[in-house]
Amino acid sequence: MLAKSSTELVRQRNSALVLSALRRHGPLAHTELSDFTKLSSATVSVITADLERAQIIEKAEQQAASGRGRPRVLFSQRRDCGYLIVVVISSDAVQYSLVDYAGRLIDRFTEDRPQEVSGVGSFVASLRDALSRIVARSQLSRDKVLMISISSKGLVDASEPVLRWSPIFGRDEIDFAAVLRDEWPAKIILGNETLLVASALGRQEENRKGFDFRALAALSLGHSIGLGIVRRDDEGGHHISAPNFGHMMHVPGGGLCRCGARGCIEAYAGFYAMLRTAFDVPLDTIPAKFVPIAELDKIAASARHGGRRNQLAFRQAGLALGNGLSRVLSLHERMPIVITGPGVRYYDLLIEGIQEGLAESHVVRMEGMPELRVIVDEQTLVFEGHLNRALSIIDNDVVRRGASVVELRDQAV
Amino acid sequence: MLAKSSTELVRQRNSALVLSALRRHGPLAHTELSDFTKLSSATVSVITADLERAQIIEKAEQQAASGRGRPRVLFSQRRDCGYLIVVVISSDAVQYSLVDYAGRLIDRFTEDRPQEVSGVGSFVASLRDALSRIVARSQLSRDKVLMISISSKGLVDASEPVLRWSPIFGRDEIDFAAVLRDEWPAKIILGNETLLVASALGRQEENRKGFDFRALAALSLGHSIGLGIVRRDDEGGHHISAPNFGHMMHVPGGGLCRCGARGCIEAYAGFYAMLRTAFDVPLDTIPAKFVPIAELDKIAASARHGGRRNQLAFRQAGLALGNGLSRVLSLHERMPIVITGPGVRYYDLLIEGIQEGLAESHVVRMEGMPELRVIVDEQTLVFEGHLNRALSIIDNDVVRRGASVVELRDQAV
DNA sequence: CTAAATTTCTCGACTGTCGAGAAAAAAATC
DNA sequence: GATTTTTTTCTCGACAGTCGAGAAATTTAG
Repeated sequence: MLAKSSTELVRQRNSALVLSALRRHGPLAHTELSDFTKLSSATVSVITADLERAQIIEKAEQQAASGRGRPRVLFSQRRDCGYLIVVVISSDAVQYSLVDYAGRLIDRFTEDRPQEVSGVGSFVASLRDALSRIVARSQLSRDKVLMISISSKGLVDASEPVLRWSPIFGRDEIDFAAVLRDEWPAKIILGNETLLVASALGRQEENRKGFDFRALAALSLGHSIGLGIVRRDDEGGHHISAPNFGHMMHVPGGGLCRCGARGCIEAYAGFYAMLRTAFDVPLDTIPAKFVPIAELDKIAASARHGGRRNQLAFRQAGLALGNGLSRVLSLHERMPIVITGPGVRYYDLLIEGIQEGLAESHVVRMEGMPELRVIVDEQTLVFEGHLNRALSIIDNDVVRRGASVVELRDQAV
Repeated sequence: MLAKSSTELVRQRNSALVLSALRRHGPLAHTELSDFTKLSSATVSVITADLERAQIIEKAEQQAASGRGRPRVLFSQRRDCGYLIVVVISSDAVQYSLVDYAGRLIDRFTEDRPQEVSGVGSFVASLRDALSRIVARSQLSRDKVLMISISSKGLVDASEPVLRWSPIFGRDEIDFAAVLRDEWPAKIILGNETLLVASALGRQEENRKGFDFRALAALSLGHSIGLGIVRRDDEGGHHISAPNFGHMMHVPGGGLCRCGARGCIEAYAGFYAMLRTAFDVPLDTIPAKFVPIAELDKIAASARHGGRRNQLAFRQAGLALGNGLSRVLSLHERMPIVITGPGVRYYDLLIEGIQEGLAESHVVRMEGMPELRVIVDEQTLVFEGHLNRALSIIDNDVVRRGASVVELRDQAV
């Protein structure tokens, strides 16, 4: 059953609309807000006045008048309205970033994760410590931090910030909400890394191509394989999801995967899997935990000079990816695929297998080969995705807390 | 970018809420409407008055007063507000039903589809003819038909009523909107058959289990294999989709499928495929167009009495289904699977393979075996799904045409 | 016939959006 | 320098929508 609607909800939605226009286009004047949101000038006045009173946005400094007529006054987020901490967990390090409400980076540091003592307990301890440190360095009080946005590779719960499975901690689950609840009033969200990449790409795509954007998949190649899908619904919202692509079954009873199952896509297309094929190690060998990328570079170099066994490694990886992608396309609509992650450096060796793996399927025969694109810089996209997702959730929360606005208004009278 | 909100939209949404409560629970009194929708009594008064004025709902006959106090007056849809034609295309026949706005069946007939002359042209001609006939028999004018809801097996376009591929017409596409536009002012919608089954099951599930329903997959077994997925979003709406499951790749380069590709799930689990395995016919043999179910019954009987080759046919079909389902679960969340269609009569022979095919995968190892349920009566679900989908779209359209309401109000003054 | 119970309807208060026009403020013009 | 033009922002009144409270309607119980 759908929820009822009311005039307050209208205000909430339209306020959120104003904030999202500000996010998308930077500081905007009254008139521009009215243009972007299609709201009437009068409505924009009321909403901006409310938001200003609630200390969420502020009028920017008078800018140099650029034309004639009354000069514009720009609205922008109040940077001190609240803060966001972004935590990017990767296999060898954890990056912590402190960001203000306007999306500007204030502080950042990276902590190496020792390979040996990789228990969940010690990781959580260092997480707690680092989070304390990052607010201390900027002399912020904890309750000014509105959200902690965490990302990792692996399988993330759909509704709660729980890491179900990860290449780093395996089946040792981490419930970040439970871990941080007592120390941090902030909202905790967790996202699969490639999900965030997809989110960032979706935003870019919409800005670029306007309204013909429908859906897009991001495929991240590396030690593990990630997939993120972003789709635009009828009302213009973006739905993002992170399928468990790397561990989708490729060949029943096939090569042993890091996850303990057999025949996963990752067991053919992950870095360790390509190494395994190249060295002709039996497929049921327990996979190496970490593969120095230099190793793979050597294999790639050999393959590029005609080494058959090494070519085969990349070809099999490509086939696994192509077959898997064809299955994804069977279950969704046709969409462009953006390939990223450290593995794109072997794109020239993988592409043939990928295309062959795609070509055999019914969907591709019907609708043609999907558009394949390559983007090298994954890290920037991950961070962008964090900001997209976190700040837009914060905006919605902030707007929902209408009570505080009313409070302030009452005090003013 | 999201659309702006306004007070009219609030009214639209809440009117739709009232109509949907009426759909879900049958005729309701003022108080009950207020309870179900959580709208205040005053609001319900205004909305029902508007809808009554617009001749969309009506006050029912005074019912026998059941308690003391002022007796309730029940609101219900005006049956003559508009009509819906439901067209169910199956491999050997097409069923036409005429339904009024309250969802009551008025007329129904079935036309056999001759197997030999199965061109799109002759099919469209007989469709046109049958549609004309069904309104003529009830002496309805065509513009009272608000919607024609069509279903077929096969691949349906996501946004337009275009049949992209079907087991009946192959790659000969049918654009139902284009075909019927000149003769029918009605809105034309087309849905995959199993999508509608999923929709009906989703509705049932929500009514039964209340709010803990998250998602559900319907799997239809028969000559071809269909899958429908229904998911509840955060706001309580249902999203339904019909993946191209039957033609998802099972084994690269595997058995030849009716669609012309190789290795589709259907090429292992469709009726013709099971027959092929049972008779040990080479996998690249062009599949039989139609398989009399008595043939398969014989094979099943033999399998149940220990016939190894015949057992293998069902086992391989089960494996294909199980592997495919495991891939679906990898790409979505865990959800119960409801199996239906004529193939459920062989469920006892298939289940072992299905479970084995599921068991090997990462998701199932992680989250456990999904709940499997069997429902025999598929036809009823298909029709229910048609009504669900079509009538709720009609409700939304009717409510959106607020202009007419205003018009009528002006005339009344 | 009156009181109690129950449902429906109505009224005033409040919130929200919108269009039009007033007010503000800078550049252009005389 | 005063006036006009242009552009932007603000304000006011009209209108649409929801809500709570209580009045009105209508039946049963006693």
